[in-house]
Amino acid sequence: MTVRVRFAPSPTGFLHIGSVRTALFNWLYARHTGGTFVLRIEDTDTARNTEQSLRTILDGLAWLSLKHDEGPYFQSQRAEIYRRRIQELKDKGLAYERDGAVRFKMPREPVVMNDLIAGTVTRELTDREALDPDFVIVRSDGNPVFHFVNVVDDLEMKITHVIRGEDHLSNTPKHIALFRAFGAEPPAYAHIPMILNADGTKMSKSDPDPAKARLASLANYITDGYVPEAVRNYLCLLGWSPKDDRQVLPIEEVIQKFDLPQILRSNARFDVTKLTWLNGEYLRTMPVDRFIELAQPFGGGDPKVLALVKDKLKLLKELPEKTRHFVSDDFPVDPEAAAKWSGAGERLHRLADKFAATAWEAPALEAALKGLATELGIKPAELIHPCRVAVSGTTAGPSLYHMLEVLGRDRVLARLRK
RNA sequence: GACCCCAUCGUCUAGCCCGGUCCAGGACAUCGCCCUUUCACGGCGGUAACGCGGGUUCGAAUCCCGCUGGGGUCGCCA
Repeated sequence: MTVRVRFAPSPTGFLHIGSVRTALFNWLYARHTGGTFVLRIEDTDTARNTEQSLRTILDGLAWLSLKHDEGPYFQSQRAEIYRRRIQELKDKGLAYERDGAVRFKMPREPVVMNDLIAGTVTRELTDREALDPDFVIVRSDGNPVFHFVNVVDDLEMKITHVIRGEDHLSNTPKHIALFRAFGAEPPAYAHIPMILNADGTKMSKSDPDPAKARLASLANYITDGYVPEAVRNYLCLLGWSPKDDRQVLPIEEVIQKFDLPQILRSNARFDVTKLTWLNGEYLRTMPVDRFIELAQPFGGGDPKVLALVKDKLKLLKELPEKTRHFVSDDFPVDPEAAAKWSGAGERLHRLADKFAATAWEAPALEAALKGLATELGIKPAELIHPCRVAVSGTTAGPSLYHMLEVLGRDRVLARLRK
């Protein structure tokens, strides 16, 4: 049997980070099994801003390099199929109209599910369901509802494994009942646990706390300057483990090792601090060319400057502040650092004079600075630190001599003499 | 209210299926030290967990039950 999985987001205008992980796990399973990854847009109900919303989904998946093999299919274009399937249920006497809506006759017995992750789950009816187990499959306005179209599409698209969030586990009996009503075997199910906020609450784009709301959306990570490989890597580690002690994993290896039964059953909290650490790891170890490519949306810059600051970043959005003094004389100066070295003006003038007669390369600059320190009978550090502050405004940064080299003679001399 | 899922350091997890090798391993975070022209990086070390109560067993993080706690679902939302 060839595996067919799908990611079926609804175009709400943003991509939830939890949905992204669901997409990732589907994609991983497809790649692992040599199966097909189908993209389906569940746009039955809301017709708001579809163009833009679709783009958000497509761009998000592309950003993470999660390519679909088939689709996207649009539920809004499949009305005829749904109509036919509704008729089929009516003909079989398994659906009936009431109050203008079409309702499905749900079996009264408990449904047993064999979930690939949760195991065997027997679901009894809740007290409310016991009162009336049947549920609406077509609204009185004629539009079919999620439970129905979802099942019809999975059936028509011959989906073999439904990998989705655990919030659907309790709904699964409805889906299984519908498959059976169509005389079909339900697909295998794999319900993956939720991703929660650091405080254990649900991640939501509409969280009253704007910080938490931001974390729920993939767009946030793109604009903050996270590396797609790092986000993807981090998401792999949420609910799945390579079972050795490594955190940084090449995606090829994840594909090879990934499988459904090993997915954890418990919810995970999203730790943005660890993601940020991972991001720094990726930034540091990636080739300079890749870094330059990723830096473009964040202002880009001279490749030599970018190479210099590459290893100092955790987030790409820090780029402008880290490179400001390379492109402009208008950069902020750390007042504390400036105060500490306020008496070094004379020394820096001497240094400027020395540099004026020095070949503009890091090793020569280092030799010149150390030579001056010897002449003055002071430690190199007493030149190094004030020099750094004078040319960059801060005590933190790349190797001084390499920074001077990239900064250029004119800039450096002018700043030392100021 | 009913139903379903879950429960190892603050967080992500290894171990649990196939009880003893676990006074529980790794990573992030945190604290200290080292390295160092700064900041990072890196190295070394520290603090820190089997939710609680019963049971089974010679022996339980590992198996069973209960409790508590967390999450989810019961929509003419998806």
